[in-house]
Formats: sequence, structure tokens, C-alpha cells
Amino acid sequence: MMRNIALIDVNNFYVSCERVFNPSIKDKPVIVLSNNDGCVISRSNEAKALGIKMGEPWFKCQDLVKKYDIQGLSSNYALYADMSNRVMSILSDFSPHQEVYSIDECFLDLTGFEKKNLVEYSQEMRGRIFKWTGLPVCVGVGSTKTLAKLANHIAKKNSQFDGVCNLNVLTEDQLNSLFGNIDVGDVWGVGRRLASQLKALGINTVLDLKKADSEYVRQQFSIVMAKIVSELNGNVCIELEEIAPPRKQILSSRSFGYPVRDYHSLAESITLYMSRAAEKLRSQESLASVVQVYIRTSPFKLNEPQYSNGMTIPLPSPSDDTRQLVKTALWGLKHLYKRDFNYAKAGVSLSELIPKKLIQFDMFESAQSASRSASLMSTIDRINSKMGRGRIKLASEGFSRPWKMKQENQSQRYTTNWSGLISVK
DNA sequence: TATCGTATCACAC
DNA sequence: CTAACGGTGTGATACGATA
Repeated sequence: MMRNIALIDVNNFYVSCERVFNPSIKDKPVIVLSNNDGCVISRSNEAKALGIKMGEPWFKCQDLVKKYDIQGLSSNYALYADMSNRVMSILSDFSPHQEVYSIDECFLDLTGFEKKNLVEYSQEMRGRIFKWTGLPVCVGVGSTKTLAKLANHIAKKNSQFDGVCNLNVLTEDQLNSLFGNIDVGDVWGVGRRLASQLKALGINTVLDLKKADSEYVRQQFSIVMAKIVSELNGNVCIELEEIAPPRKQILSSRSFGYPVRDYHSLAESITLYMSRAAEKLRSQESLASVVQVYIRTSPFKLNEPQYSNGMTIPLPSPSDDTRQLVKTALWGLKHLYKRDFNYAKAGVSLSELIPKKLIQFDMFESAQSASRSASLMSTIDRINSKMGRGRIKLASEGFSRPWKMKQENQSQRYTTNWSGLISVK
């Protein structure tokens, strides 16, 4: 049976979130910056038209910024996450089968909805999302996730589609003429590297890739590429994942706002990052068996001495206790740290994660101490979730955070903070 | 010989 | 004003070590 899979994607998501609460930037070139105000990660159509590139370092954009009065905003993840939840919740009403694929995208399985006109149904989604959140979205429909992605791309690029493209109602000829005009690099899963390798073999367009011989592709590239080709031909190889599997690894790292030289600042930042990682670990009810820590100087400062090092430390027994995880990470840091370097970034990761309920007691830890740890952690998590992140924290996090990241132009948390609400323009 | 561990690459967003 | 370049996660592959 022909599947109908929809991919809904918010246009220029972060920029669009900012515009909902600040209409004065509605028709202006606007961009949102990565953490630390480092790189461009979201652009309005106006900014794209002026030649601002995705991923470009902010300081390199300054000529264009001054010339055209481009608004550069620090990222505001509290706002984006909340807006994302609203969009996903609205979309969940349109199908019983939803996969939240990223902060601004989800797949819906519309198979079995054929008695409806799916283009009209998709327009209904767009209308409701715009009315209830102020965000513009495009919808692509196809018989596989790869085709739905492609359909969405077509809807975004061609205004005559009015934001919705259903490939399943097009003829073979119509499909071929569309696919013949789309660069192979626009296919989901084909990045810069693979695109250039494909082109070297004469596979330049989506149509070329769709028609490519499956065995040839598998042998020249990989099983992944073979699946992509198969999906382009309408065979489902990538299933909808309605229930997000638990993370296999949890990372927390950040660049510093200023170069850091002293051990204590590094230790404070590592404490903070590990505390965040441990919260995420507990929220998915896992325990970590391995802790990793790393620090490094800036690879972009070519005239400064470089140092980058990390350490992997197995835990005596799997844990989700912030105190133990931090202690382990700091033990690692002590061994990694070298004086007289300008550190630019530090990070931690938790891996070899196992479901908490599968774990047996550690023979060296009493049941009583395990349950004390669990109730302390869950109490801290409850307080922090109610009273605000970081309300209760380890003292080794410090209080001044002179290394904290730069965010010089951040909007209010309009939807998640009372004082942000009051300042809506 | 099959499997493991790990580094590296590639990709998404 | 300075100076300044993200973060999180997955999977494939290559390759030497190990059982």
C-alpha cells in the first residue's frame, strides 16, 4: 500500500520565533547566532538574499551587517523550545502517528487519510499553526521519509506550491521534471562530501540518483546510500520512530566568552556542564558507566600555542549521582590541565548508558546509600524544575562565572518568564 | 577467523 | 572598545588488537 508521509518544517525557525514577539523586525534582514554569538545559524529570507551564509562567523559578517542594517540576535533556546512544543502539540492532532525529528520538524503518517485531500489537509495544518503560534511552516508529502523531505524542500523553494507539495498525486513525468532540476546535494543524507563524489560519477540531480543502479551505488558508496536510492523510488527503508529511543551518549560542552587560563575556572565550568549532563541522564532514567572530559585551546588562533586533550574514565559502578559524576570529571581535569594556555572550550560526556531499572546493586554500596542518593537527586531535580535551572547546585560550580558565554543581544523569554511577557512590544 | 575497541569521517539540524 | 569561528547526536568504516 502507498504510504502518505508528511514532513512539516518551520521556515527559518529561530528567526521566525523572534519575529512573533517583535513585529518590528518582520520585513528586515534578521539572523540568529549560535552560542557565544559565534556563527550564523538562522537567517531570514532577506538576510539570505543579501548573501549572509549559513555557519558564517558573525565577526566576518560585519561589513554586510553595517551596510544593510542586519539585526543579529543571540540565540534564545528557552523561547525556541517552548514554541517548538506548541507546534508539535498542534500537529499531533492531525495524525495518531508523529515523529518529532528535530526542534522545528516532524513527520506525520497520513496513511489511511486518503479520503481527504491531503493538500487541503496540509493547508489546514499551516493555517492552524500560523493562527495559534504565528509561525510559518511548509508541508511535504511523499511515500517515504526521504521523499517527504524532498517534497518539503520543493514546497519551500517554489512559491507556486503555496507551502504544500504532495508528490504522491503527481504523474511520473511531473516527478521526473521536478527531480531533474534539483541538485543531488539537496537529498536528505547527502552532504557536501557525498554530493561531490556523486557528481564525479555523473550523478548530478535527484533524478540521476533515483535512476542509479542500486547495486552499483552500494558498491561505490555504502548501504546508507543504497537506502537513499531505494527511498527515492518509494520503498520504505527508514521507518517512522514515534518513540524517541533513549540517548546512547550525553554531551555537554561550551565555548568560553573569554580565554580561560586558571584551573579553578575550568573546574567550575566542568562542574556546570556535568551537572547539566547528569540532569539529562536522570530524565531519561539511565545510568552512565563512562565519563569523558576534555579541554582545548582555540584551533582558530594559529599564532597561539595549541593544546587539546581529553580523558575517558570508567566508573567503578554505573551512576546518575551528580556528585560522583562531577568528582570523576574533576579528577580527570586535574590530570589534563596544563598551565599557560588560553583555553577556549571545555566539555564532558556520559556514555555506556544503561537503563536504570536493569541495573543490579553495587556490591560495595548499600541499598540504603543508593536510595539516599536517588532521593537527593530527585529532590534537587524537582526544585530546579520548579524554581528555575541551577537554583540548587554544587558549590564547585562557583558563583561569578567570568568565563560565561557571550550573549549580547538576546530577546526576552516571552513565553516562559513573567518579566519577559511584560515587555512584549 | 570473528569480534572487539577506537579513531575518524560524514551527516543532520 | 577589544576580539572574535556552535553544540548535540547518530551511524559507517577502517584498522589493529584480542579471543
